[in-house]
Amino acid sequence: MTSRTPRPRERGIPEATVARLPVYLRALQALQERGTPTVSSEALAEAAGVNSAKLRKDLSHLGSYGTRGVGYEVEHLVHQISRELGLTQDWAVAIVGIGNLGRALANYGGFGTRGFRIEALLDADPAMVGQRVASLEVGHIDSLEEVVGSRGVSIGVITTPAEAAQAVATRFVEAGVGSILNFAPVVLNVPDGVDVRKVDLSIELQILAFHAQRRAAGDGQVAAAPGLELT
Amino acid sequence: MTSRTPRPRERGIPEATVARLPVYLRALQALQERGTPTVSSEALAEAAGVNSAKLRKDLSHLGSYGTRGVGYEVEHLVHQISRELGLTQDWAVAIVGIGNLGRALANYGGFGTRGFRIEALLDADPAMVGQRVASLEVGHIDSLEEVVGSRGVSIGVITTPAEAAQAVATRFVEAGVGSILNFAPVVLNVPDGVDVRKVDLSIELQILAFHAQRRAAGDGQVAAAPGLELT
DNA sequence: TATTGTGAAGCTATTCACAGCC
DNA sequence: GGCTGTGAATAGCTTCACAATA
Repeated sequence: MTSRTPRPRERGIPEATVARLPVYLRALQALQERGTPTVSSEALAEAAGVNSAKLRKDLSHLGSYGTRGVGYEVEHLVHQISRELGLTQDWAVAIVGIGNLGRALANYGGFGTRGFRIEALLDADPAMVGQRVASLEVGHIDSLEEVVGSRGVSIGVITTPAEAAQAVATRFVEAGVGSILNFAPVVLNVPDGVDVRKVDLSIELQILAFHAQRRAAGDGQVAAAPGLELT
Repeated sequence: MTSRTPRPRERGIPEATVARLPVYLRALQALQERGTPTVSSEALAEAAGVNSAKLRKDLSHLGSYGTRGVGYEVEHLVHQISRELGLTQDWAVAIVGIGNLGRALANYGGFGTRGFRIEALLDADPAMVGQRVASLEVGHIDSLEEVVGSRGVSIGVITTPAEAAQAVATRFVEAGVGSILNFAPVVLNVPDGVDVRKVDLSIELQILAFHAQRRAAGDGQVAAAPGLELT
């Protein structure tokens, strides 16, 4: 994960907490589906893969929604976290770059059980334009500004090749989009106040490789075969 | 991003630094292609989107590879960072779950300019098995253990539906895979010493929504149209 | 002179441990 | 008695600012 906080923070929830709220929410929704009425910090923490003190401190930033001796009311907490995350409104999303990845995202139905609507798919390739993907017609990138304005897009997703990403980001920003999720392997330059998050496959793999190498070096023997030497 | 450090850290590089090294590496490789021989911390930091003090401290963890008054030799630094990240060897990767996303990853050629080889694509769907994707034949998930063993897979990528992910992770671990990159929206349970990183689209969107809501609330007017109210 | 490498300071996040409350 | 909420302690990360040095 990587983030750029849009402003210093106004009387706010710590960034690290914000990043975990979605995880808690997902665990709570699972409990809700099973009809569980209340949950202890211990049990919820376990489901979310964090320790219970951290969970309690995180939740304390939202307010006092637990009951001592009992735990948290699942339904209520789902609502509070959803509200805090801004999921009680619907955010319009545009995806630019309809290659394999763009298509994968467009088809990915369950965006955290609602909160987001994919409103537009755009691509620069004329051959792509007009095709139907996930029951949307792919538009031409030239219509970006128009689409953002007319459909109230506030979150832009970039799945273009690296070379195109900065230009798309700039156009998004000038069109008024304040939140960008970038899958292209480049550092985007945006003005202050615009929030960019990036998802970068090769970075993740490289971090894994670092730890794997550590492990191999620390062990006496080479545990999980590291593969061919390449000089 | 999210990580689980495999062990406390053995005389090591801070986790936050490790997560940035791939970014520096990418910027350096771009400079290398343009034939730039040296770069200052200021310039490299700019390209990587961090401040220069942080960059210098990060690099200082690898050793003293700069020259005062001059900067860093690009070639040399590329080599040092690659080595530190374990990219001077080749890591065998298996992808399980060949849906839209699995296919997208399989076709994504430039894995950070080498270091990783996709060795196997596996799926549970018999209709999928035998198809060719990115010049590899999709195998059946039942062959996971055999494939991991015979091809020396040490990094497993999970792009299955949420329901299947934990079972796949467990099989990876039992087969000796110590590094897992998880795209499925679940918290994976793995033994200590196994390194899991997750990439989760809806979490990223939810974090963006949180900040977008903040921004909208802070402004007098609603800047970038937030979309429809939903109760 | 220009730029690195790094102690020291400041900030953020995590964990502990227990008082407070149901 | 059981579990939350939270101050205090600790650990980790970032930034400052400047001495060291090619």
